[in-house]
Amino acid sequence: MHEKERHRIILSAVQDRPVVTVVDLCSLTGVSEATIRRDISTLHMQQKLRRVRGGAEAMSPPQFVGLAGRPFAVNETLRISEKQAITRAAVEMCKDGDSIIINGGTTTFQMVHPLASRRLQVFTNSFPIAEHLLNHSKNTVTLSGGTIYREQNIILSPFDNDVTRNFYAKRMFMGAQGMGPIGLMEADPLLIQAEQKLIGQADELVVLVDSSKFSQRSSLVLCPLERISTVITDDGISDKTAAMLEAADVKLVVADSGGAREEEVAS
Amino acid sequence: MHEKERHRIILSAVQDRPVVTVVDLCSLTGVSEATIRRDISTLHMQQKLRRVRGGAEAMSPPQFVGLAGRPFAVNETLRISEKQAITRAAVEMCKDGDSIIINGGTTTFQMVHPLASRRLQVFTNSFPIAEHLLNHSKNTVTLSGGTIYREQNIILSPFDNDVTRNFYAKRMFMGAQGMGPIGLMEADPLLIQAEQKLIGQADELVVLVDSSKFSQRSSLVLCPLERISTVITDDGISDKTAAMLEAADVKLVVADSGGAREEEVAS
DNA sequence: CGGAATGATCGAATGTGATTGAAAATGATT
DNA sequence: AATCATTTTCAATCACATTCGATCATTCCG
Repeated sequence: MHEKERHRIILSAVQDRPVVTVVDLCSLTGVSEATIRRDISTLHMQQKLRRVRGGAEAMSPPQFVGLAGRPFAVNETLRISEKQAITRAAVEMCKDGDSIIINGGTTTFQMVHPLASRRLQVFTNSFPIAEHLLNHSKNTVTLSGGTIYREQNIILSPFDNDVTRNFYAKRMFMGAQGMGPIGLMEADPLLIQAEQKLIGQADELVVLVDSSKFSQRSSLVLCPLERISTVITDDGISDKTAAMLEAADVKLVVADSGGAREEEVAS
Repeated sequence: MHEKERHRIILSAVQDRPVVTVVDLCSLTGVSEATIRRDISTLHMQQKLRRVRGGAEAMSPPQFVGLAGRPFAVNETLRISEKQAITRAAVEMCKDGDSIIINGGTTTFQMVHPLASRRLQVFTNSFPIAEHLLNHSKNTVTLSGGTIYREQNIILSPFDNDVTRNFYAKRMFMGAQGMGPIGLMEADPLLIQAEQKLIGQADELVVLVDSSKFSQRSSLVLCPLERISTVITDDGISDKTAAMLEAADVKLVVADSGGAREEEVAS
């Protein structure tokens, strides 16, 4: 067995379990403990894993509250005041008792805060949104079934026959990676899949995008502009973009993020 | 048991209750008190938890999360050591990579702690179980779709066509309100409905009941004893009850909550 | 043949469990 | 309320087991 081959096996084993022991890796690869130790040393130096007594663990030992518990940790603080204004406007579109669908994402997640004092029927494919609404509000929460994808923080089922098809709402709210004349764009194929499933289960499609998203482009087109009922964004939107939306018969809502803010539109 | 695994389990356990005792953690991990104390010391130094006399508590002091976040708060502390022994035995039935179904309930919820250091495919209809596994373990979590019922803390869909039907597992684990010659009994119609849906999606049906449940009776019969593959209980079970189970061809596992360790029958 | 990788061995270092006496909490009595 | 006895928990220590790192012999392969 070659060194590279062992390294592959070791790294793969380390991913599957919180911690692998030297003995485990021995029986897995059929080499001696000394060799495994040397391999672990090497991989440790390469920052490919962390060496612990008795074996090795994956590089980013899932910080127990870090990523999973507080999802979107990195994205969450970006353009926070705009997102808050946008999501507040979004929630204000609804009245108590309404049925709405919230697609997972960093922007839509912000809706949980204005929703805290409301009582709606909320359907979502986002575990963090469900978690938050359940713990901090009295809204009725309905969840789509399926496997939880940690990275994207959404619940996705490979099957088409889940409860999603049995839920119909007045509005569906979603974010996006970017938006242009071609339509709504997303970067992650998995998110596309999740969104495709939900679109069509609501009368109106409401898209929440801060104004920076109008200059973002992405590889995957989710749907054309015409499919969108309403776009909620902040006051950073350009006249040209507004005209584009109007041409596609999209209702535009500009949420005032409070005070005057510096324009930060990248070229 | 490895240091890292123990730490994971300890941190997992410390989340559910305001405080975990050293003895609890002993029975949960199967190591000596001295080791637990050393672990708590280490984790305390790492600011992962706070050391208190008799055990440890979570870093973020019990917020007002109380009821909403920890729905089982009242039931959860009842017969805790028995439940821990039982759930530990239950998890030991599984090996990494197995597919299992965990039905919601206060007893089955305790499985999350021994599961913290494992890597399984877990299907559940319990939101708290999913929440905990997602935040404190590397298990793959699949959720049944539907509306979250706060009181029972389960996800239930009125439709029969959800993902549940697409998931098949080697074992299904469930608790119960009571157990007698007639069969397995439950008090809440909603729980019956949830359980009926899951039974049949697994090869073996494993029932987790502490010995007090054998004297409990309830109005709703979920299924006859013959349907059950295995019953895991504590050493408070009477000979008569054991004979009853044997007559119904149910495998009985008695988890020792006290001194002697359970024999490990490796494959 | 020669260099590199591997396996084996052994002393050192570290983790673990049990024991014991000190410290702290509990509760019972005055 | 204060004191004392009992129980529980803690920290220190020692013996034992596991793991590590270094060294050296062996094997593999060009």
